[in-house]
Amino acid sequence: MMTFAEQFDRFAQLHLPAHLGDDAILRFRSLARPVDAARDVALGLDEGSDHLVFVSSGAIKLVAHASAGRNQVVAFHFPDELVVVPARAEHSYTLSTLRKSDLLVFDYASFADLARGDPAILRSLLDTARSSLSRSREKSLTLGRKTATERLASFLVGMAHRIGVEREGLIFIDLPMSRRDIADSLGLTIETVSRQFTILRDLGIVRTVGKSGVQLVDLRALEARAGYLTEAA
Amino acid sequence: MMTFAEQFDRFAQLHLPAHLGDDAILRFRSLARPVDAARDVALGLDEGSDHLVFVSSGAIKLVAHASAGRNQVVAFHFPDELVVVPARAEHSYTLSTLRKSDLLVFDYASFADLARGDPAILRSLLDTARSSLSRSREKSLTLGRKTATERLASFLVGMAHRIGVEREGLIFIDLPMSRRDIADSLGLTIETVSRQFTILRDLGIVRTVGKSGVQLVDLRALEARAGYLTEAA
DNA sequence: CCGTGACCTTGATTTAGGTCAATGCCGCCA
DNA sequence: TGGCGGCATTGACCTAAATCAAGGTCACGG
Repeated sequence: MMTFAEQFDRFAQLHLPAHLGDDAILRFRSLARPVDAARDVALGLDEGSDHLVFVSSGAIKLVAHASAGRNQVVAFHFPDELVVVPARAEHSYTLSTLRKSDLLVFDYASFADLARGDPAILRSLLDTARSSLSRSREKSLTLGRKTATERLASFLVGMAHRIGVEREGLIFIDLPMSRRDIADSLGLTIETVSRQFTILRDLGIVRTVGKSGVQLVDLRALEARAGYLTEAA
Repeated sequence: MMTFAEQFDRFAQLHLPAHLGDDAILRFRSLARPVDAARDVALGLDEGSDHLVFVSSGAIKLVAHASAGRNQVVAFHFPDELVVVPARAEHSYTLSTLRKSDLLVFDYASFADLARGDPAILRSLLDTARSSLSRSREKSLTLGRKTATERLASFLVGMAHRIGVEREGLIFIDLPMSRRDIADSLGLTIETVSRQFTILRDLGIVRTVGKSGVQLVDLRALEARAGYLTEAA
């Protein structure tokens, strides 16, 4: 568990410009609501407005909800990342922790209002939005046009980049999310995700360690199965 | 066909702040490359960098490409809208016209560089990115968790909001995209899209007029079939 | 106004992934 | 350190949508 000061300092260092005056910093600080949540907790955000959430520690998922209890994980986020959580529209969105997490929650409108005259902060928000947009578009391609194997392969390659660590020359990933979360992110069922893990394991491309550990034995082979475009158009 | 001056004025009015000095306006103007393209033309953008495209007239699609010739329409855009076109990454993106269109193309980096000190322009870019992000997230839910009928219903409701016109109390949509484009947007095949149109027509919810016209006879019923969340969580 | 080709619709059949149903295993806590 | 509960895996079967295969029709050019 991090202190509020530690969390806010980290946030300010990454997402606020260095030159910002003390009074301005204090105004942002007073907007930040620290949330220290256990594993698998849904944040109770006001659904009537947008929020901005900074992940100090842990890992979270942003989930969109359709009728009949169907959920789609729209994004996973990891430490040092900033997430825009939309207000309820035709569908509603919830943010939940995957592990014990420290978060800073801002009301988007208030934050944007404070930032409205500061180009550096706006650029930082724009970068955040653009990288979320990129990932979301990649996800559209995955959900709309890829097979189950390709989805899992793409997912693992993406996670390798974001939270993978090198160990004895191989990439190791400690997945913070359950099979259900992976399924809800890839538009599949948990059974299908499990079967795809088995296939990749039997091919010798990955090795699983307990429920959450994955060793990427052959990253090239995994990428080849991810359905990426290989040649120039 | 619009003149460059008409196009740029419209762009400036919608996406640049009113107070901008003449010299600054001229700098943006010199970045704008006008493209007057016929129907069904893929813009030849440099895949090595991001672009910003303003739609002056017509309609366009942003398409992501996977291996084996599979395409996913990531977004449709209509007049007065600004689109961020990403550089090639794991997948490549192309922008194509759906009808004869007038467009203004900017190199993203150059544009952002000119805008870097101006909060009003940055806010406008941020708004553009946020609304694309919202639509992209909604699309993830559609692609990941909805049935074919729900996908088409969601699509038609969305198009009704964006390009529908009221006529004799009913909403009429003149769809600029083909069944193939709709299929590529919804992660379905053209046959399935066609069958879903037939179902909605047989139910008396929509009426089709030629190949591109759609009358929404019963918007409520259409929304009810779109899989939207109906109750509070 | 008519012909033609592209696009759309409809039907028959196949299949990837979903659903249903056990069984197995990890990891947490006593 | 052993038992228990929730998560993951595996297997049998089913179904929504894909694929394969004709037709039909719209809209544009002559």
